[in-house]
This record gives sequence, structure tokens and C-alpha cells, in this order.
Amino acid sequence: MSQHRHPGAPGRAGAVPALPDLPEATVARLPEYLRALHNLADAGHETVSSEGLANAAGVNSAKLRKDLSHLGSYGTRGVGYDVALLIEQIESVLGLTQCRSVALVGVGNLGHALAGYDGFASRGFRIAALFDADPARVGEEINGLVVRHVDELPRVAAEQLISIGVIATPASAAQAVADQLVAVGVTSILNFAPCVLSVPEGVDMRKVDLAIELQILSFHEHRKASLTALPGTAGSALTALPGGLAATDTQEAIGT
Amino acid sequence: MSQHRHPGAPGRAGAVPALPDLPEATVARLPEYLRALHNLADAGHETVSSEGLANAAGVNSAKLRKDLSHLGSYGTRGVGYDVALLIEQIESVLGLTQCRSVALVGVGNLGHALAGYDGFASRGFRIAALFDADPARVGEEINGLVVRHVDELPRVAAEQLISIGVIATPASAAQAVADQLVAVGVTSILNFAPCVLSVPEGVDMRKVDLAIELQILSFHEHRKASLTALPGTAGSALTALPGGLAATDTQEAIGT
DNA sequence: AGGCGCTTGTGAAGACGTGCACAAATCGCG
DNA sequence: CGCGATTTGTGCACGTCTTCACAAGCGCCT
Ligand SMILES: NC(=O)c1ccc[n+]([C@@H]2O[C@H](COP(=O)([O-])OP(=O)(O)OC[C@H]3O[C@@H](n4cnc5c(N)ncnc54)[C@H](O)[C@@H]3O)[C@@H](O)[C@H]2O)c1
Ligand SMILES: NC(=O)c1ccc[n+]([C@@H]2O[C@H](COP(=O)([O-])OP(=O)(O)OC[C@H]3O[C@@H](n4cnc5c(N)ncnc54)[C@H](O)[C@@H]3O)[C@@H](O)[C@H]2O)c1
Repeated sequence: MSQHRHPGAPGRAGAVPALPDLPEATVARLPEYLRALHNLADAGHETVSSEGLANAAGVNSAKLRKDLSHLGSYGTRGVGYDVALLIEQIESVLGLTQCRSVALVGVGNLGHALAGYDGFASRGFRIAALFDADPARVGEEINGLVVRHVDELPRVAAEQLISIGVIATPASAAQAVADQLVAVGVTSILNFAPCVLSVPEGVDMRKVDLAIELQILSFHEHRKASLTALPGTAGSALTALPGGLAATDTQEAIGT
Repeated sequence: MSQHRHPGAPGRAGAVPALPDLPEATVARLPEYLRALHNLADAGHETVSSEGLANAAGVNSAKLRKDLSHLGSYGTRGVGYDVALLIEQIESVLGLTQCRSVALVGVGNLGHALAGYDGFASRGFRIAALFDADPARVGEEINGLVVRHVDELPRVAAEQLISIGVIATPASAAQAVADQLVAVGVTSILNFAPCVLSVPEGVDMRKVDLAIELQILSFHEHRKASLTALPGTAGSALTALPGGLAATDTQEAIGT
């Protein structure tokens, strides 16, 4: 992945924050830290050690410290990190201090679930508009939002600034929708359709593909099966645990 | 990620296939190649060059060749790869030659969408059972499958071999559900709940988290905004493309 | 048969990510 | 005031992944 290293960009940011050019792997973990921190805050913790937070987020403590050090975070040696302060810092870095508007295109099977999901608002994202191409769906109201025809996208985008576009149409329509989103100035897209999309430089694309996840799991399942076929050691994977308690130390396969 | 290198395991597999211990990054891309290959096959192509397939899958051609070389694939120099043969090879490596049964736990907002999704069957996965804890949902029929109470999991799992468990419950119930799945012998789990789950060694866990994807996009959006604030060069990201055609060469940010 | 163009497979180098291990810093307590 | 317990921040080494560049192989055309 050679992306996100925009070539001619000078290392300095505009005004106050002085963005320190975080490693992509770190960025991908910050949201997990953030969720763990919110849980800790709700539980009444004022501070947390790197070990504690790492456990709560399911990562190595050294990795966590390095990640936080990248954003110049201030922990106190011998004590740990101030939970509230760290939440503030991470939210600031992730750009979550302002509420971001999301446009959802394709209100079918999956689109309905997404439109009704409350996990958006709780993290500072607001579904600003719903679009579909099917006249039968246009006008339907979901969660207080009316489904509009996708042709109205330019007009709606002109009214309110759309931060992120979400594509939940069939794969055959996804590229066209992406082009439309880009045309109205959307520079971040999350795609649920199982296909590759081309977008111009400067537009960020992320993809969620259920089938791929299942196939990766299938591979490991296949591999485990052919390993238990004959080796003398360890066939314990198939036996259930004694109690219902899972071991708290292991966590496997987070390809992300 | 130190996972998937099971320590004591000898390098040799059981019988025929001689699994060559693929790099994890390669495994994650094989499903994409597979989809691209199916598209090519449907379009009537008999062979494809690494360049052509790489384009269709949205990756670098050198990377694609190295990936395929890992599974000992036989392309022909000067010609390319036999599409049908390559499909067969990849499906065999991914363990897709046998149909895998999936158990879905949590038939709520998201669970309904998943249960009604036809992208499962088309890739060799079969939803074998639906479970929920809410008595009001038990008995409901979705897509020809009856929702059962989650307490019946052991009995159902004994009847049919479950390959993969999918968790679509609220986060508060996810760990308990994971424990139950592990207890009945499931060794691969796909989790949609926004939380970290502990599973014993030998069980593979993958996670799909919408909120994390949005927050990563938010970060890049934030970064782009503070870059366009003052630098003299390149403010072209905001201007729409000339036609509706997207450039075919760039693709950004696939953290997966 | 021979040459030519095209494509694969891979060695090597570099970029990136991870985790250990330890010095430096801070707090609390005697 | 000093000391020990604790925890952060990071230098360093290692493994993984990516990309370039090119020799070797294949088919086709003359
Ligand atoms: N349902 C799932 O659980 C699931 C899971 C993973 C991925 N997906 C993928 O998500 C996408 C949507 O899945 P779904 O099950 O909701 O399909 P669906 O057919 O139920 O919904 C698709 C919706 O998109 C609309 N649409 C079609 N063309 C459009 C266009 N050009 N502009 C705007 N809207 C348009 C249709 O009218 C329809 O309402 C598919 O690509 C699917 O492969 C679905
Ligand atoms: N809806 C979305 O678009 C979306 C997107 C991303 C992630 N998620 C996550 O997916 C999960 C499900 O979301 P949802 O919108 O479908 O929620 P939901 O509340 O609509 O559905 C949850 C279902 O799980 C069932 N359930 C609760 N405890 C259970 C248990 N112990 N065993 C079995 N079933 C149990 C409930 O009865 C309910 O039917 C949540 O964790 C959510 O954060 C949802």
C-alpha cells in the first residue's frame, strides 16, 4: 500500500494541530483504543496504564505505547494515561470533534440495516441523506429520514456538506454511484458492494466485503483440518473448554 | 500479529495438497483474485495475463504474480494464466471445494440483512441455522429458515457440522455467544459487534466494524482538510472530474 | 529452424510493522 | 529528602510485505 503518502505535500500542517503523519497501522487502531477508553470512562476510571488499555483493546502493550507516542500523547510515567484527556486527543486526531455527515446510497436489504443503526450517531456520525434509484423506494421514511432519488444527490450535496459516502447498491451500480459521489465533491467512500472501484487520486476508498472475510476463515478452517489429519501433537482444538470461560490472553487473526 | 504461525506444527501437511504455508497478506487477496477471475470467465476469457488480472483485482501485477507463485500456480510464460484452472486452484487452496455451513447468531437489524443476502450461497457458503435469544423472534421464518432459540445451539450443531459462526448480537452479548459457539466446536468466528472477543488458541476470529471504517475515513478527511488550508500546490481534490469517467489507475487506502 | 516479442517467476532491496528490553521519569512513602 | 516501585517512551533487531528489475521460458511468425 503506497497510498496516503501524497507526494509533494510538505510535512507541516496548516495551523494549530501539526499533524504528525501517523503510520496507517496506527490510525487503524486508534478507533479501538477510543472505544476501550470510553468503556473505561463509563466504568469510572480516571487513569489507565498502557497494560490495562492494551488488554481492553486486545493488543500488545508495547504497540499501544508506540502508537500513542506517535501522536505526541502525554502519559505520566509511573501512573499511566489520563482517560478523559486521551479520549480528547484521539478524537481530535481522528477529526471527530466535528460531526460528520454521511450519505447512504442504496437503501435495500443492507441499506435498511445501516440506516437504522445507532452506532453511527454514538460516534459522531450523522446520516444526512438516503438515496436509491428505485422509484418504489423513493419517499419511504426510515428512522426519520426520507429516501430521495439518487438524481437529487447534487442538489442535496449543495445544501449540506457531505463528508463520507456509503455505497450499498449492487456491484453493477457501484462504480456509477462512486463517480456520482466524487462528482459532487465527496472525498471519502465506504463501499459494501463486492467489486473494485476506481476513484481519482485524493479520494479515499475503503471496502467491507463479507464474502472475503468468510473465505479467509474458510482457508484457515481448511488448513486446520488438514493439520489435524495426522500429526502426533495437539488435536485439542476440537475439544470444548472446561467451563464457559474463554482464555483471556489469546486473540487470533485480525487481518485488519 | 504473531498469529497463524502455530508453534509446534511441522511444515508438512497431511496427504495430497501439501499446503505451502501462505503469507497472510496473500490469503487475504486470493478471494479478490477469485472474484475477478469469475468475472473474466463469465465474460468469455480463457486466459488472462498477470497485468490483466491485477487490473481487474485492483492490485500491482508484481504482487499478483508473487501471490500466485506462492501456491505453486502454473501460468504459461508468454501467454498468461488459464482462467478456469486458476479458479480451480484458488478454490482448492481456500477450501471452497466443499460447501461450508454458517450459523448466524443474532437476527436483529443487521442479522436480517445477512440472512437474506444471496452473496453467501454464490460463494459456497450455506446459512445452516439462525439463532436469537429474544422469544419474540424465535419461530420467525426468514428466507426459508426458521429462527431458533440460542439454547438449541448444541443440539443443532450436533446434527450438522458448523464451519463458521457469525455474531450479530449487541456487543454486551457477544462474548457469551462466542463462548457458546466455541463450546459446540466452532473454530472460526466472524464478529460484527463492536467489541474485542477472547477466544482460545486454535479458534480464528475476524471482525467487521463499521464505526472503525468511518473513523479511519474521518481521519483522512481531517488530514486532507488541514493540508488544503495553506499549501501553494494542488487543491485539485475538490474539483469534479471532467466527464463521469474515473481514472483507472489509482485506488486508495485498502487497510485490509 | 531460428528469432522475436511477450509474459511469468523470482532474487534482492527497501519500506513498514512488531515486540523486546531498558533507561528515564514520576509518584508515594517512610 | 531519598528510595523503591511503577510505568512510560524508545532504540534496536527481527520478521513481513511490497516493489523493482530481469533472466528464463513460451509461442508465433517468417
Ligand atoms: N445484504 C447483506 O447482508 C450484504 C452483505 C455484504 C454485502 N452486501 C452487498 O451490499 C450491496 C447491497 O446489498 P443488498 O442486500 O442491500 O441488495 P439489495 O438489492 O437489497 O439493495 C440494493 C439497493 O440499491 C438500489 N440501487 C440499485 N442501483 C442503484 C443506483 N444506481 N443508485 C442508487 N441505488 C441503487 C436498489 O434499488 C436497491 O434498493 C450488494 O452489493 C451486496 O453484495 C450485502
Ligand atoms: N445494523 C447495522 O447496520 C450494524 C452495523 C455494524 C455493526 N452492527 C453491530 O451488529 C450488532 C447487531 O446490530 P443490530 O442493529 O442488528 O442490533 P439489533 O438490536 O437489531 O439486533 C440484535 C439481536 O441480537 C439478539 N440477541 C441479543 N442477545 C442475544 C444472545 N445472547 N444470543 C442471541 N441473540 C441475542 C437480539 O434479540 C436482537 O434480535 C450490534 O453489535 C451492532 O453494533 C450493526
